[in-house]
Amino acid sequence: MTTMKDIAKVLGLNESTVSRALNNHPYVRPETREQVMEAARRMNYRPNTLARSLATSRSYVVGLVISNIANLFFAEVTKGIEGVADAHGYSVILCDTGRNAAKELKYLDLLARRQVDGIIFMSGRLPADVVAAIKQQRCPVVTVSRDGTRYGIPTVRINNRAEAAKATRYLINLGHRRIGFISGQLDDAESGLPRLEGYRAALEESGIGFDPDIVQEGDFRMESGMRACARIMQSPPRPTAIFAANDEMAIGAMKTLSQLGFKVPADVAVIGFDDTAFATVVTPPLTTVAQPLRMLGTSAMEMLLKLMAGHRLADIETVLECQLVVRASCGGTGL
Amino acid sequence: MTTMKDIAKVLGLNESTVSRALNNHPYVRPETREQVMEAARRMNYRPNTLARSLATSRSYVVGLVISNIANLFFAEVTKGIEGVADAHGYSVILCDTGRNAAKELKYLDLLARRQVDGIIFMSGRLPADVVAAIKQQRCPVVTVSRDGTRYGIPTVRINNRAEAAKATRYLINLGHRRIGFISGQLDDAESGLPRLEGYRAALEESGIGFDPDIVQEGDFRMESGMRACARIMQSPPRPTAIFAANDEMAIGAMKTLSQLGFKVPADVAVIGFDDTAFATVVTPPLTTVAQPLRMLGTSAMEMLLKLMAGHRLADIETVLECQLVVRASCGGTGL
DNA sequence: GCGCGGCTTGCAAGCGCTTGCAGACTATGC
DNA sequence: GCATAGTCTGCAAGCGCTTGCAAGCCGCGC
Repeated sequence: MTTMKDIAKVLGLNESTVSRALNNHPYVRPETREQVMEAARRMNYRPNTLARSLATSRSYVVGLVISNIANLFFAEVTKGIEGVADAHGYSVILCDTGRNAAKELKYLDLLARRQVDGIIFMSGRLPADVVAAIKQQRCPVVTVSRDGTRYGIPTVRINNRAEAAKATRYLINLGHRRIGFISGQLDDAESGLPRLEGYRAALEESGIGFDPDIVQEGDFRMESGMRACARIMQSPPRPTAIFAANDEMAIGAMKTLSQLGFKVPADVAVIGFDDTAFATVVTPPLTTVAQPLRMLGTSAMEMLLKLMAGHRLADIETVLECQLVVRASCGGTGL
Repeated sequence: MTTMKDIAKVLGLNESTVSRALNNHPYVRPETREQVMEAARRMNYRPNTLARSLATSRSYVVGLVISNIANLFFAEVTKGIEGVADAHGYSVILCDTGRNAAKELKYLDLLARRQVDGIIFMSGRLPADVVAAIKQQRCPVVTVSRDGTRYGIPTVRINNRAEAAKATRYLINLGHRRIGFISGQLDDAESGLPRLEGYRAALEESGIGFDPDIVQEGDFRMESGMRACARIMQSPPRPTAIFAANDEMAIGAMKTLSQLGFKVPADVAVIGFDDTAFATVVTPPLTTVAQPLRMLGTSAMEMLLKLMAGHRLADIETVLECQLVVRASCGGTGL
């Protein structure tokens, strides 16, 4: 490998001059710079980022701590992050935790050793020890779709409560009065519980009673949606619509409905949440509230860039709007 | 940040002794080691990986160059890679190319600057300039699901031709004689063309003629599967089965079939390829040849580990078996 | 003709860690 | 009691790059 020293030697210059030429420092004679550039090209020089980082204490690496990269939801967000990171000269180290708090801690430590300039954290429920580990990092950390804000950690998220209410209102406007709800885990304070609250709030604002028989707890996976739907459908009067707290459970519900002989949307309307790629694949295509997944990633990375640049954030929290994507699973288009 | 020098100073030792104690070098007096360990703990010492890497010229980082992380196929493989990488102390830098050759080159260069110890390459079609860039890397590179072998690049892959024949034979054994085929891009020498060849070979070994009217080229995306299926179904005699070169196109075909009023599998059987999460989500669940996605990743990383350790590979190519996963989209279970 | 300020370059120290070499010290065997 | 072979530790150089400081150079204005 050719180093700056090699170039310097060849040109009879000092290493520091070569460095300045390469980093277009102002005070370098144009001809000198050209010589250096030319030699670098000719000798196939590649700066050693490690050495540079050691000297400058900037690594231009960020860590991404994530629950599960094989999950479409996280994968989309990751795509957004990687895109803007790269556009700004940052590389991203991928840390897949499997939602395991011990691994989260381990990765946080690892990233610190690797001298990353920033961390995007999108895994698990932020237990106390993880929060502590995050706060004592010497580099900025931003969480996405977590309730980091309550611990003073910059966060980008959506308003789960409001968006769930939006979806529920859509069904109500379509004329539905008896609407089943399949929730996520209710001990999940970020997206599990708030979506239920939004559902409930929308019902109440329309004077529709809340019937616990037709809200069932799931775990965000398809099978749980199937089971929940089965339970919901056996609570007369029969619901005419089902709102599931994510797409996979909505799809599970659709499966169960079809097994029970119900047509979607003719007999019962189904609406999901997230708008991952699953929504378009299923038949009928799923109406769902679309999380701006990609943008969740880009916003988080942009936030992190600001922090790494030493700026204070105008607002510690960025809340992104979702959009209701109307496909076929609820029939009409409503208002 | 506390450094080795700090620890050394506190204990009245030399930095080098501290280093040896921390790296459990044999010749360190047990009490000394214990002192050092204790001080390190107390002072909250975290080794600076950058500095270590610079000194040892081992970064314990690998680069992953990938077409699109938001694609389930790649995301699964990535999960496999990250898992074994982490288990062996390696971190992975994620490089999403969007199948853009210029970006592939850019990332290859970037990774070299970052002094990665190895690269897993899983993007694009390996044009000449990319191959050249790969070969002149100073670190080992392995490709996955690419025809790197022809350029002497270690590769892990499946036997697309044989697996496609397997799927076709399954349909034949089910009694189908007129089987439509939706291919990927035929200029894709890795998975596009070979799957068509396998289809054709299986037909011919059963004495079934190859009818170009019922093989249509798609692009591995759902919409192309829909269009291709429409064309296929209007070539009498009407096919009783359709084999799509991946799951997304198979799902597209199922959509079209249902629009045309055909029942799957009663009227026409559908089989896919890959077994991404889509296959289970769709109704009826898709019978498909399951690529060992996770294992593609783990094998690739294991191969890379061997290479990075300086071992010669027994075989430059690892070929993994697929498994036919029978769900409902082809009806019966066949032989 | 002299001083001053702005360019341009070199010198050297430093980022935090590793490692070959050598010296000191200990235990062992004869 | 001494040589020898191990143990243990320190010294110093080095990984490849950056950067503050100083020195040399130039042209300019007075």
